[in-house]
Amino acid sequence: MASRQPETDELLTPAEVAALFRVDPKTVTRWAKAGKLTSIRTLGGHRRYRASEVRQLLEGIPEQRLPGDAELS
Amino acid sequence: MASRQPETDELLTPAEVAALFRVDPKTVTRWAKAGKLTSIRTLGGHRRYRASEVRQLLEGIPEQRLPGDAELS
DNA sequence: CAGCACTCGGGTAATTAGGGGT
DNA sequence: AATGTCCTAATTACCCGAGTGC
Repeated sequence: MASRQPETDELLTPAEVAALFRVDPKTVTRWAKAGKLTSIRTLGGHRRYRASEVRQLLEGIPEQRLPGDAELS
Repeated sequence: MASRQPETDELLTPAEVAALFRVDPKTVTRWAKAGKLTSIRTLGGHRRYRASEVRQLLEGIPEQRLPGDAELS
């Protein structure tokens, strides 16, 4: 259902996403290159990220097992 | 023919296109000057952009695929 | 006719992309 | 494998004053 909303879709700049995750903009770029983040490119090649997607990732999904999350103990 | 041209030519203002791409209206102007966007000029010199073209450019990146965004064929 | 928001044009900082190396 | 930092080139964002659109 909520696959996409081309019309009403807020986009974030790399710097915005980087600030939200407390990482370098370069890292956000790598996430996009790795396909972990959906990236919309401007006609000049700059990336824009979907605010809805970033928001969901920021919400935090404790149930989700992330790579590197080895179960110790 | 990919000429989907309804009689009602939906034209967007620079501010509209800029909002969709999350860029500055000036940037949209540069795209038009660079020939990346089709621009129609008003008699006063202001630019108007085709909504159909902008929409296509916005989601015309068949490159990434979200896990849950599977086409239900 | 007058007024306000937007766009135009040019010029200058700030971001971003890309590769390479720690 | 993943992140942060260095570099250069390209793209984008904000500054101004003047004209257009409604």
